[in-house]
Order: sequence, then C-alpha cells, then structure tokens
Amino acid sequence: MRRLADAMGVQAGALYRYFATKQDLLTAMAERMVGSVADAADAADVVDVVDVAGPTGDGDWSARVARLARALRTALLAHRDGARVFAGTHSTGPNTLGFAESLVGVLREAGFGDGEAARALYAVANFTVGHTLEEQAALRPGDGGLTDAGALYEATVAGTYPHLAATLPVLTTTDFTAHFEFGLRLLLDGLRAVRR
Amino acid sequence: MRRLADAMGVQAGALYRYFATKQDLLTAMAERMVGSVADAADAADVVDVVDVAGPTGDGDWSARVARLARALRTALLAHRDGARVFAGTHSTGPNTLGFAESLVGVLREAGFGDGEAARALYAVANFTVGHTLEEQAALRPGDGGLTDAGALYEATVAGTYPHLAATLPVLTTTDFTAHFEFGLRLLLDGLRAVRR
DNA sequence: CATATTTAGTGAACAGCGTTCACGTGAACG
DNA sequence: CGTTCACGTGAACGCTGTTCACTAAATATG
Repeated sequence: MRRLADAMGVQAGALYRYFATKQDLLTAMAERMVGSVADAADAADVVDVVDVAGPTGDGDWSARVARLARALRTALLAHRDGARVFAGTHSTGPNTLGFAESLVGVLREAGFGDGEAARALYAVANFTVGHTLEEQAALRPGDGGLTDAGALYEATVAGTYPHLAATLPVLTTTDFTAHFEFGLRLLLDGLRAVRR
Repeated sequence: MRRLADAMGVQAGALYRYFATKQDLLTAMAERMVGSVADAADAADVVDVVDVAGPTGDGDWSARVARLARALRTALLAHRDGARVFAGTHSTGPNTLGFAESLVGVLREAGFGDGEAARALYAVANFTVGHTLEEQAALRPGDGGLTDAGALYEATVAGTYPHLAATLPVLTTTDFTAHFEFGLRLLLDGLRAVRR
C-alpha cells in the first residue's frame, strides 16, 4: 500500500478514501485485468492456433470456448502475479461476469443443458486459473527459474520414481502453452463426449 | 508463527531452529497433507462412487486416476486453507512425488505416451487444486457462506446476463462435489479420446 | 460575496507480522 | 572436569495493513 501510495505521490492513508481495504483494491485490480476477455468468444485468434476442436462440425462452439480460456490465461499472464490476485478475489464486476456470461452463453446456445454449461464454466475457469497459478509460480524470479526443474531432477534421481524419471524431460519443459493446450483439449473433448 | 509457538509452549524464535523460513514450514505442511494420497490409486473407494469411466473396458486406468484426484481433493479439504497452502508451495518430498509417480505410472502402464501422461498429470493436478481453492474460498467463514451466492445473485439481476440468470441455480449450488466430478469426468473422457 | 459543507490528503500512531541475534541453560561427551 | 552442542529465550528490527484527529482546498448554498 505504501509503495503504491508513493508511486502516486500520496501517502498510504489516502488510499483508504477509495478502497475500504487492500482486498477491495485487489478485487478491483482483478476485475480490470479481465477487462476484454469476454470479447474473445468471437473475434478470431491473433494466431490461428491449432484447431483444438479437431474436425469441425460442432458449430465451432469449442473453438469459442477455447478462445475464452486462452484469453483468460493471457490476461492473467500479462500482469505480475495475475493469477494469484485473480484467484484470491471474488469479483462480481461486469468484466468477470461478462466472461462467465460469454462462456455459459456459447455452451447453452450450442445445445448444452444449464447444469452442463454452468459446470463446464467452473471446470474451464478452475483449470485455467490453477494452471496459470503454477505457470507464474514457476517463472517467478528468485527461485532461479531453473531451480524448480533442478530440484525436481535431484529429487527424482535420489528416490526411486521410474515413471517420473521417464517423463522428466516433459515434466520440466518450460513450454507451458503446450501443457495448457493439452488440458484445454481434454476438457473440450470431454465436453464433446457429454453431448453425445 | 507466534501463534504456533504459543501452542507449543515455546517462543517464536525457537521455530527457526527447525525451519529456516515460514515458507519452509508451509512446504513441510503441504508435503504432510498429501501423505497417503498416492496410495489411493489402488484400494477401492470408501464409497464406490459412480463409475466416472463410463462403460469399463479401459483396463480401469480412468478409475485409478479418478481415485487419485479425489484423494488429493479430500486431503486438501481436510485442512483449513489446505489448497492455498498446497498451491503456494513446491514440495519435492516423497509424498508429493509419490502422488505424481502414481498418476503418471497408471497412465503409462495403460499405454499412454510419456508426454501425454506428464501433461495429464498437470491437467488433473491443476484442475483439482484450482477447484479446491475455489471451494475452500467459498466455504470460508466471515464471507458469510451465502454472501458469495448472494452477491452473485444481486450482480446478475442488476446487469443484463441472461445466460447467467438461467443457470444461476446451478452456479450457486453448494454441491461442490458434483462440480468437481463433472470437471474430472471431462478430463478423463478427454483422455479416453486421446488414446483413440 | 460570505459562509457552510464536502472532498482530498496528511502524518503520526497502533498492533501485528516474519525474522535475527546475543545470550543463557542443561545435558552429553571425551 | 571442561568443552561442546542442542535448545530455547527475550528483546529488538523493519515492515505490514489500517485508523484517526486534523488541515486545507474546492464546491455548494443563502
């Protein structure tokens, strides 16, 4: 709080005229972070990512859900500790609600039931936030960046973990986008199976 | 730290003979929390939960993965702020690694490739932690318990969110187990599709 | 125009936090 | 017997979020 106040050329106590508590400030920050995420349902991807939906024919609802999830991750990644801030708050502002409305809307209009759509929202959001939390924690400086992979390596060779040893190259990859896309694909393929 | 020291009939500074930092203490707590989670791959569920795998024939690998995920969630739920503690640390102890080894092992032995198994581990773990984080945040006292649902309701009727309004009963359900099982099912169904 | 009132901010303080450190104390050991 | 060492004390350090009496400028009011 004092740091922020300094940056604004003001004293810490003055901030409390605008936010009753630090939590409220963080909630407002979270709400602002996801500002334009809801618009990602339509609007083609900047890069036309590999079509996670597989052979089309699902009315491309899965591509729209994928875009929403990617936009959320991107928004969180764009700010230091974005995922931690977002996960630690419960905004009910128009941006957060707009994102939810968007995702649920896409699914309902694709023929999913209300329960399925609502639960799919939670599944996608929780996975995305959980993933990005890990991603930003792994990339945090001070830990070293490769300290994490190094510690995992040492621990793996110390104990007897044959399967981890075999998959260690993949586990220590820094290509988090690939991990994210894999999980997202699982969820979307699972959703496809639900509708069948 | 002082509170813990008091509970041990000791002064705060004494704790630093055992843990160099509070983070280290939390990491040890996280490691301890997931103590017996790895054993959940085998060992039938206490209650034989609905077979999330659908018609069997996958060599029941999906049931084993489901058990691991459920055991992780249960372990986190068993402690106050369990998910937050677990998410904020990066243990490389035998319990955490044992869980990973178990899950990756089940998948590799079921015929999945190394990359798929590793990424599936991340997907399942991140979803589970993300979900439980939300679940424990929603159940935290002080917020009221129904304050969350209440705020969501008010915000929904205030703005214009037709899809959220329609799914509001499901969104505000306190049956988090159902939400968790739905997401888990999506992931497992998605994994089934990968192998095909 | 003069007066009342709201707004914006100050600066000092409070209680609590994680952490450090010089210093005792009693048991174990050669 | 003297040394070492594990264990713990108690006071302090710097930092945190938050409060509060008070001031000064801006705005509204008769």
